[in-house]
Amino acid sequence: MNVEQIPLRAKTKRAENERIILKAAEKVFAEAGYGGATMQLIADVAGRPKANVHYYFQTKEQLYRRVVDQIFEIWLQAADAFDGAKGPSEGIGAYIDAKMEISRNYPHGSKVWASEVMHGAPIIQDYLEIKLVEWTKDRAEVIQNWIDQGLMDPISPRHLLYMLWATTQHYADFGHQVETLNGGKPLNNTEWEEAKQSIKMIVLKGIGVQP
Amino acid sequence: MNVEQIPLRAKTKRAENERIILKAAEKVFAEAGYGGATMQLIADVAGRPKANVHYYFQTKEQLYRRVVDQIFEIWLQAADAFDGAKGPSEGIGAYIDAKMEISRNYPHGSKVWASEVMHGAPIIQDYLEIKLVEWTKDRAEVIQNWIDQGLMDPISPRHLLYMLWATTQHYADFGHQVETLNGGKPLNNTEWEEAKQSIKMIVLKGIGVQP
DNA sequence: AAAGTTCTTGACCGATTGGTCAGGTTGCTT
DNA sequence: AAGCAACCTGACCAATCGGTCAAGAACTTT
Repeated sequence: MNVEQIPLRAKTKRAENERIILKAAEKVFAEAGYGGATMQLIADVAGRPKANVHYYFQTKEQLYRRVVDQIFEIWLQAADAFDGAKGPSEGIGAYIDAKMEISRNYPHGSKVWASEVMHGAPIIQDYLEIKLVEWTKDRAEVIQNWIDQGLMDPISPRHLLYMLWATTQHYADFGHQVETLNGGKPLNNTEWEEAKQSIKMIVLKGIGVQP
Repeated sequence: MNVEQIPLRAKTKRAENERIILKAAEKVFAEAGYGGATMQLIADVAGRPKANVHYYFQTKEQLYRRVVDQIFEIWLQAADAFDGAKGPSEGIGAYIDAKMEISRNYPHGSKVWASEVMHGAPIIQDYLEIKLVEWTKDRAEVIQNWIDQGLMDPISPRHLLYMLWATTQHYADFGHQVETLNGGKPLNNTEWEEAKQSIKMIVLKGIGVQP
C-alpha cells in the first residue's frame, strides 16, 4: 500500500467537508462573535450533526483559528497590489481597490478578523506580533522611499496605513450601518465604484500625489 | 410623605450602584462581546454577587442596551464640534479632534458599539434607522453646502463621513493592533497628537481645503 | 421603637454549552 | 469477500449559562 495514496484520497473528501464547515463557521462567527457562536448552530448551518463537526475540528477554538487563518492570508495577499508598483499613485490606488474587493467579497471573514483584534487578539496574538509587525514595517519603508523620492508628501506612513485599513474595512465591518444609511439596500456596483473613487481621490490628493 | 423625596434618596444610591455596574459591564462586553460576556463575570468585575447585578438590571439584554445607549449619546455629541463651524477646515478639523478624544477616552464603549453594528445591530437597529439616518442626513447637507459655496472639492459627503468614522474609531476598536505595531506600548500624548495631525492633514488636503 | 422600603445574597433551577464515545456505515485495497 | 481505515452520529455528560426567590440586613420615615 502506497503511503501517499490513502492520505490523498482521504484528503479530497476531508478537504471538501472541512471547506463546507469552515464556510458555515465563518458566517456564524461573524454574525454572533466567538462567544455567541455555538457548535450546534455552526453544524445546523453546515447541514450536519454537531458530532460530525467535532469529527473534523476537535474543539471550537481550533475551528475558529482555522477561520481566522484563512482571512489573514487573504488580507496579506492584498499587499501584492502594493508591491512592485512604480509609485504611490499606482501602489496605493491598487491597494485600495484590492482591499475594497476583499470587503465586498469576504465580509464575514473581515468581521471575524475585526472581532478577534477588538477583543485583544486572544487567539492570534502571535500572528500580530510576528507577521503583521513585519508586514507593516516593510510597507512603511516602501512609503518612506516614495516620500524620500519626492513622489508624495512627508506624512507618517504608519498613520496612512491605518487610514487605508480602517476606511476600506469599514465597508465590510460596518456593512450593516452602511446599508442602513443607503436606504436599507446593499451598495450596488455603481455605488461600490463611487466609494472606491471617493476614497482614492481623497487619500491620493491628501498625500500630494498627482493622479 | 413627600413623593419626591423618597425617589431622590433612593435614586442617589441606585444611581451610584448602576454606574459601577455599567462601567464593569462596558468593559466586559467590550472585551468578550455580547455572547461571550457573562453576568457572573460582570458581577465579579463590579465586585458584587451576581444576584445583586440582577437586582439593578433584570436581564442581560437590558444591561447591554443601557451600555449601548451611553456610547451612542457620546457619539452623537461629537457632532457639536461639527455644527456651528464656519467652514470645512474648522468643522471637520474639530470633528476629527472630538472623535479621536472619544476613541482615547472611551475605547470600551466604542468597541461595544462596533461589535453591535458588526453583528447586525440586533439590539439598537431602531437607533440606526431613526437617529443615525437623521444625523447623517443633516451632516451630509452641511457638507454639501460647503461644496456649493466652493469651500471644498465636490466629493461624496457620505463617503467622507464614513472615512472620518472609520479612521478615528480605528484607534479605539483596533487599539490592540495599533498598540502591537507601536512596539507593544499604548500611544503616548505626542503620538496621539501625531495621529490627529496626520488624519487632519490628509483629509483636509484631500478634500481641497486650505489649512 | 415600630412600620415600611430598599437593598443584599446564598441557594437553587431548567436550559444550553462544548465535548465525548461507542457502535455502526461506507468505501477502498488486497 | 475479507479486512481495514476513514467516516458518521444518537445518546450522553459535567459544567456553565441567565435568571429566580425567599429570607434577612440596612436604612427612612413615622
